[in-house]
Amino acid sequence: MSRYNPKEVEPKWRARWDAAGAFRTSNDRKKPKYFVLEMFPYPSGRIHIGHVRNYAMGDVVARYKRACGFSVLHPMGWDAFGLPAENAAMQTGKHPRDWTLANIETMKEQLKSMGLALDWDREVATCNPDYYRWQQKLFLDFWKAGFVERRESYVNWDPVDMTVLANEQVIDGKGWRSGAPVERKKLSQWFFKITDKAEDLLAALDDGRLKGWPENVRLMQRNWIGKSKGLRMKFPFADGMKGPNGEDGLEVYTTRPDTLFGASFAAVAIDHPLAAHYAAKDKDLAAFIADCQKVGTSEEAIEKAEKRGYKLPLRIAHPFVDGRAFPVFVANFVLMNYGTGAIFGSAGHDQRDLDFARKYGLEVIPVVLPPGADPATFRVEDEAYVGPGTLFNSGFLNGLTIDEGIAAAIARIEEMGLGRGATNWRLRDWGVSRQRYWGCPIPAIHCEKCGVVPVQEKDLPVELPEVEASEFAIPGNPLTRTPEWLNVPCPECGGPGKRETDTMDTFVDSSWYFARFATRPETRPEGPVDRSDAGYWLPVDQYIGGIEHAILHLLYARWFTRAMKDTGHLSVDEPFENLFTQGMVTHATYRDEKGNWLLPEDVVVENGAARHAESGKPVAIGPIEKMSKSKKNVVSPEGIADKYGADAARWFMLSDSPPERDVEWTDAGVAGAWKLVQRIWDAVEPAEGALKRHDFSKPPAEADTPLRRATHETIAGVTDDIENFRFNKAIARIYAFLNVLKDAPPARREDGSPANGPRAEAYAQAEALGALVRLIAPFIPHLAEECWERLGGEGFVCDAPWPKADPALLVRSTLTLGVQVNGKRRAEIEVPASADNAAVEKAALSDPAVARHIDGLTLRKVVVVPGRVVNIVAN
RNA sequence: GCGGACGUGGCGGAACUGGUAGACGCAACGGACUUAAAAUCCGUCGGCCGCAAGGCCAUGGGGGUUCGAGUCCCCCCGCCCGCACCA
Repeated sequence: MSRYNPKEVEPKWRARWDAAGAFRTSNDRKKPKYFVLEMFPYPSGRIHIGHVRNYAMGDVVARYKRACGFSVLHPMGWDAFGLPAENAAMQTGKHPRDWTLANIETMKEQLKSMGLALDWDREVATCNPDYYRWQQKLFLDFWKAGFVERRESYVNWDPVDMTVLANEQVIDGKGWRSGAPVERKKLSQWFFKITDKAEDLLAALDDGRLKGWPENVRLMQRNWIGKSKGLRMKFPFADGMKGPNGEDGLEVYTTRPDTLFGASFAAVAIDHPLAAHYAAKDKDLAAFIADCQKVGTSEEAIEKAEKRGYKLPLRIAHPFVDGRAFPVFVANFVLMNYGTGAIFGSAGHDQRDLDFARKYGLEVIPVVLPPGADPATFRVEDEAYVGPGTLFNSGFLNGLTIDEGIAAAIARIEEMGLGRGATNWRLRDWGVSRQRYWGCPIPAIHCEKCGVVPVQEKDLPVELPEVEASEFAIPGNPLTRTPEWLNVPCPECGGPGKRETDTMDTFVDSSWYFARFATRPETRPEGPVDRSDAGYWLPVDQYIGGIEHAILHLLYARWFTRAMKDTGHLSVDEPFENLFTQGMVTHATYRDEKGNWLLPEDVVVENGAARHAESGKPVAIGPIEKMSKSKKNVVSPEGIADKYGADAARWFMLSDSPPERDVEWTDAGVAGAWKLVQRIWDAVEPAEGALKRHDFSKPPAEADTPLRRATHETIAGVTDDIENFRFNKAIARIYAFLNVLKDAPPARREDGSPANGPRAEAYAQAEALGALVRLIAPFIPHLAEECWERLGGEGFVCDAPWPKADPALLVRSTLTLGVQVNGKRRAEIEVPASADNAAVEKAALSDPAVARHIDGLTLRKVVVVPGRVVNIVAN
């Protein structure tokens, strides 16, 4: 027997596939179509093992669907704009474009070495002007359609470097380079008005349009969109006071108007107009606000910050209780962009309100009584009561449930003319402005006379100007320092204008790339997409990517698709018919004595202790985490492929862990996968030409053998597992089948009687091997091709039809059932599959072990679960 | 803090709508082959008691529903992901 050598075999088959154009998607629209797409990678430098997992999964689906007779589109591209390229420019002095393009080249080679069935002809890179010019066209169309708006919004501001920071560049509230505490700064920025479509984005989650999405992702999106019904109402100012612009009260939004009688304070956001008004006269308040501004813009940072407030010299009156009035605070936990930027606090029934009330010595008035509690003794101590109950201490609301109370309170407020029931969204409009060079330029020009005007379509693309690589070491956006690019005539009046220097969020780039893939490059139209091609291929039938994209990317792409439909580019409103979110690849983290992160390849682990491979110095083993460059817990697939081949790496990434769960990378795992590869080759090698010696449409007469049963059960099982994204189980099934194949005795019937001549035996073996090779082909395609050729299969195995299970061989004649006595398993019985419940019960009761356990007891009940188990209840 | 997942042998995991817990793989151990090693093959492999037959315990912890719970419900603990300028 010969050793299987992936180093020779794998490149050989890749070259043959290439030469035959095996994976170039045809424009043949007679076959049913199937568009399978994995989230395209950011070209960070090298492929890591997480990519291998993602793309191996997509490849299994693509190759499987192809075998099932679909015309499959399986393309690849690059999410090529973004911050890391500018960071690299700072560190290495390389231009972001050069760095990115070099990375793409490297990673493309690496991806190719995995043997993915990709149509590389359709490759796109978002940093290519060919791509982003059409994104600029879409931007202009959206602008015309009223989907785009400019408004003020906050950014993280580094006061030392005088530059805008991404959330990622804010570490513990400080600028990553300067170390200075980050401040918030208001800038005029571009927004996509995604909230205008909030209703439909939400509705589609539940009306069946996204039934191919995992429930948890739909739930997360539902919560993110966050539709709430509540009350927008005005609290009149007490003591005859007026607001800064003469208002007579404070407008708040609440989802719990039922708790109005428990109100003991109100609070406004630090950027609320009222706060600004008083801060103008009150230095301490101004200082308080400035202090609160020294926290990042991320919701997490705001929510985690200690709850703090500043009392305004202003009180508001309770709408229902004459003479009751309470204070108004400026508070850091109130968000300006939710509701009205002002709340009332009902401390008994909201934890944040309660914490705040305790801190500032405010009254806590419980108004919801838990079921069964005594109103005389019920107290709220450290924990707000947010459960169901009936209202008390609440005047006209007393005795009502929460829902009744909400309705009654809204009705009364509306009657009094103080407010109206209102729907509020948590979802905010999408701020797409980034004050950075390496992104798609926003096609707008600022003119002193005409204001902000769109670039004319004939002038697209607005290409990024050449700038020196050294520019990136200087804080701020290089685009603002490039006068020859910056200064252009106004397209409307011809007077002096300046280009918009903001570029687009890279999420814009990834919101429509799937549509760009629909057309072959040589027939791409003068436009973002070809309607006919997109109409044929979209929606994506199967989208696969990380769970970390569950909200932002997937929501933005859903909105973008709708916006493209509205502007006449597409005819669907949901881009992704089926979604699969795969888990991440994790690895232990390592740090040396000085706390520096170490690569796994530089660390030796023995008996649970780690040391540096070269110096031998001790290494601390940290928690198992998502692989990330910053913590260096990354594994390069190249070393793996070098040692074991791409097939083994693919096999390991798909075996063991369920695809939706995180998987920890281990060296032992790949070695095991490599053993499997060799095992399959060993089984196939001696059977040279076996497929040529049989007519598989005509099984021999005595055809019911254990091996044939196993073959057909495996075909049925693996098919079902692939359809349901249970690759780990498909693989376990293949192992089990190999065990049967290895031990396959001269073929016998199920009852053990020798039934077959050598011809039938050979038939069963050949059939088993032929099925095996086609079943493994989606997982380990190189080995499968080599085996297929060896067995004498026709053409490429990647073009061979998927094997079909013979239903007659899937039926069992006897069943093995467990027998329980009082829920504990005591025996096992074998019964004919046709036995009825009475016969099964009789067989169970007559089993000696069962008889022993029920001896002396009175039989109460016998539960027979057909095909499963018998439970005898006796005492 | 808010939202979403997850927790089963030494390890990754399997167990279909509540029905025989531990499939399959890895590691480990014992043996065969070999001058030796690698590779390969055969066997053992949740814990405890027992010569055995068999019994008891066991799915993060505690309670509940049920003839029957890894699976459903309540409480608690732990870990991971996302939180709008990372992609």
